[in-house]
Order: sequence, then C-alpha cells, then structure tokens
Amino acid sequence: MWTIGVLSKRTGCHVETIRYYERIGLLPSPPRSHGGHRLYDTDHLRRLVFVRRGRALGFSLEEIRELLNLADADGVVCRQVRERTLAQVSVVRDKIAELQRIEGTLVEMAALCDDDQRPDCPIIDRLFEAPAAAH
Amino acid sequence: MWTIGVLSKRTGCHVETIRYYERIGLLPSPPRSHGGHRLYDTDHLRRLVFVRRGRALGFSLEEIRELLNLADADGVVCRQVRERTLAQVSVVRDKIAELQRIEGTLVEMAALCDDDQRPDCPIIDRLFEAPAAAH
DNA sequence: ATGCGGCCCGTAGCCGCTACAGGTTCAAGC
DNA sequence: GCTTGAACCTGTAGCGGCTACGGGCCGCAT
Repeated sequence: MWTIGVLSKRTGCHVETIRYYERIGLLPSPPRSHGGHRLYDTDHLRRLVFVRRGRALGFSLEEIRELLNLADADGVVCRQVRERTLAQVSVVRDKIAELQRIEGTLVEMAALCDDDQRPDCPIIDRLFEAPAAAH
Repeated sequence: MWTIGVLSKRTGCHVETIRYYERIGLLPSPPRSHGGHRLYDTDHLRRLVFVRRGRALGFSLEEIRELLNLADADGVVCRQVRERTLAQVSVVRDKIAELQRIEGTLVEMAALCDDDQRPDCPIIDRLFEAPAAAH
C-alpha cells in the first residue's frame, strides 16, 4: 500500500489531480490510514494509469469514465471500445487538419514580411484586414 | 454606427464574447446611445476582426493584446511581429507532431481489435497496462 | 519531544468563453 | 401615441481540467 505521494511519483500525476479525480468520482475512494491518509494498492494504480493514458490520447474525463464503465462491465464491449477509439482518431485527425491550415496561414503571413525595418507591417495589416476565419 | 448585434453578425463573434473582450480591456469601450446601448464604428470592427483572426490562428488573448500594442505603437515593430508569428508556427508544429503521435497510437490500438465479439478487449487492456504516456 | 515533510480539507483561481436572471431600451406596427 | 417583443443592459455563475493556495494534522527520524 502506498501513500498518495508515492502513487503520484509512480504515475507522474500530481497529488492534487489524483484527489481531484477521486472527488469527481473517476477514481474510487481508497481506504485510509489510522490518521486519515489515503492508501492505494495496485488496482488503484492500474486505474489511474488508465485515466492518464486516456487523457494523453485526448479523451475527455467523461469519455474516460465511460470507457472505465465499459471496462468494468461484463459481456461483450470490444466493439464499442473500438468504435470510440476510431471516433477519437477522427477527432484527432480533424484537429491536425485544422492546425495544418493554421500553420500554412502563419507561414504565408511570415513570408510577407521581408524582415526590413519598414514602418508598416504586412502581418499586422493582414490580421486587421483579412476576414475573420470561420470557426 | 452599429449595435453589438450587428457587429456580432458581421464578425461571427458572439455578443457575450464581444462584451467579454471589452471587459478584459482587449477592445475599447465604445460610445453609447442615449439609452446605454453600445455603438460601434469601423475601427471597432477592424479591431474585433484582428482579435478573432488572431484567435483563429491559435494566439492567446494575451498574445493578441501584445500584438495590438505592437500594431498601435509607432515605429518599427515588423521584426517583432515576424518573430512572434514564427514562434507561433513552431507552437503549432509541436501540437501537430503531438497529435500525430496520438493518432498513431490510437490507430495501432484499434488494429489490435479484430472486431470479433471477444470478451477481453485488447484496447482496454492496453489502456490499463501501458505506462502513462509522458506529459 | 521536536522538527519537518508529507498529508488533510476547502476554496479560489486559471483560460476563453457561455449561460443564465432580471431588468431596460428601441424600433416597428397599429 | 401606444403596445409589443426583440434586442440590449449588468452581474454573476458555470464549463473542463486542473493548479495553487491557506491553515492545520500525521508520522517518522532524531
């Protein structure tokens, strides 16, 4: 059994964040020591690793909660998990495409500027004059 | 002179967001009608377009505030603007790289799952067992 | 027994909005 | 001129996902 500080070091997750996850019901409340300190075991560790891994893959805490429910459920859920994973792939791909569009615009704007000490900055002009990009 | 609703439609920026920008000092307080309604002109429009365009390019409101200061300043600032633009390019590129890493992991995980109705889901297992990805 | 680092709880703050509630103004139609 | 009702006003609270306090307790080493 480990204290929260040990769990924090083993997962790279801040102590406050672990307590936050518990508060919002994402992690179960662990047993406590005589004096009230949280004591964790390997199951808690596994679950926290799951959450952190899900976060690192761009899932929201709500999505992770659902994935954990699926993981806890009996029966066949593999197909559902796969669907969610593929849905997340498309979310991530959309974000990439959007960022690439942004990158292109920025590079293009930077190229307008010939680095001379000119009084009117074409980048600034562009920001003022271009239409507000679609959301 | 336009009301806030008209400005909202012309920029695609929600009314509440325009008021929020004013509250945090990103947009100047416009003159008011007899009854207290905000009245905007083309300068306000230009400035709001600038803010929205900056946001669409991934700048934070603080960065946009600084860009506006540069834009308002007299003298030669083109080089600084260019530097900030290029810095933003590298931020965006980093985000893209990170998302591509995530995409790869997700696709790889989805491929583990052969879509059969199997009781143990390899994706779930992977989420539990893989080390927490580095932040 | 005393120090001190780790833990406890609760609350408030961060960003960039968004969504109320409860009231006032304005312009169009009759 | 009067009545709608949409648009506006202010202020405050909420979202997600943490992070950072403040003020106090626990537990282990000396």
